[in-house]
Amino acid sequence: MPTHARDRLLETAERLFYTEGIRAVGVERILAESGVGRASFYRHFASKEELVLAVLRERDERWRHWLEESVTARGGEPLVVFDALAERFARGDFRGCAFINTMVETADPGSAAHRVAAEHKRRVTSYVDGLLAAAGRPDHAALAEQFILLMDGAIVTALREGTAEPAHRARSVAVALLSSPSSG
Amino acid sequence: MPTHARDRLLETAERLFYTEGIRAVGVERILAESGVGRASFYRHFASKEELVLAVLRERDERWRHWLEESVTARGGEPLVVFDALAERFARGDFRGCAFINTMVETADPGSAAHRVAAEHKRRVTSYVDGLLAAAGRPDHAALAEQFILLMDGAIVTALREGTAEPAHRARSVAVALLSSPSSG
DNA sequence: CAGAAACGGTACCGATCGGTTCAATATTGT
DNA sequence: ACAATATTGAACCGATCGGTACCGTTTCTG
Repeated sequence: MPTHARDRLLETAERLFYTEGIRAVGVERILAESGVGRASFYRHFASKEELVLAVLRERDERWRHWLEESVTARGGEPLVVFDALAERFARGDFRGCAFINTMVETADPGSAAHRVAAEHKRRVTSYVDGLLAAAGRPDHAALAEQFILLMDGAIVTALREGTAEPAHRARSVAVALLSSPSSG
Repeated sequence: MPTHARDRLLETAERLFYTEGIRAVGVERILAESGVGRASFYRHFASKEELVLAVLRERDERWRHWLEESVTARGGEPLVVFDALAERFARGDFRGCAFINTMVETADPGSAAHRVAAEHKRRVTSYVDGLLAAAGRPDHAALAEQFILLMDGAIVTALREGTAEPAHRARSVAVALLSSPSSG
């Protein structure tokens, strides 16, 4: 457990927001589970909204770092992103994509949370684009957007079915996509 | 505007739940916008949760009916489901899939709302499976699940990007999938 | 060791949550 | 026309929401 109150707040909030949803978790709950006093909370974050943004920004960094590590460890071929997803889906605490969930919970497309979530996807797309370019695909830009669509489809499907199988399903589609004449 | 209080409640709740989220819309709001009295509400629905379930069940029926009509009007080939989606995405009030959104908002996978949402996807999958079978695909079952994954991916992508383009993106992936040797 | 900074706990704020109850009114079927 | 039914509106309930102010204590730092 981190020593500083701010770190404990971020850690507790990230866990609760992800597993139960942002709206579903009140400040009271975060204080109780983190052991941080009410005054300390508002000394570190101007509002719950600010905490939400801090959590999302940190998760964006960590998630992309995890993906890059996982892909590299698997050899760096574009298709292994789906193997990385499968590993993620198999975790007991898997609850979908925190950024998709945020966009769903935050109806307003102009809100800061929505923008952070959109920015996250842009960065992941950029990374996958790099993988496809490194693999020698001349159509890497278009393929990257299709890969992200497949990844997001796999994520929401895994959330619904509760298994890791959608990752393999998406991977098989990606294989067909990569071997398709119109994309080679 | 429907005459009966129950119909007005369902209509108002469906609109508000879809555009702003289930948790974000209180009973107060639904009463104000529907013009229904508080007592009448609880005479027709035992709780807000019951209203949510009724709304989801009705939307399930209506959405699948719309899809079937739209696909039939386009000739009935499996690929036209993505053209139907594109039409949906272009509507100004598009806010993703109400059932995906419900699963995201309702963390508990055992909740009634979660089960209704899962059942909806099962029915849509079954319909798409029928389209693929009618098109003479021997691998229609596996293809249907991949189609649904593509559709869900397109939906969340359209929610993020705010355009109808993801429908075309998913369709191009489906084209590659259908022409792939491993699936023919 | 002393002063400053950070801290946890509590009482409190107005607003809203989902839900109950009761009275007055409108609509309906016979 | 009359009685039964369905309706709206408002008062009220305990609980919780996000947020503020204050107090006494711990912890770090010079």
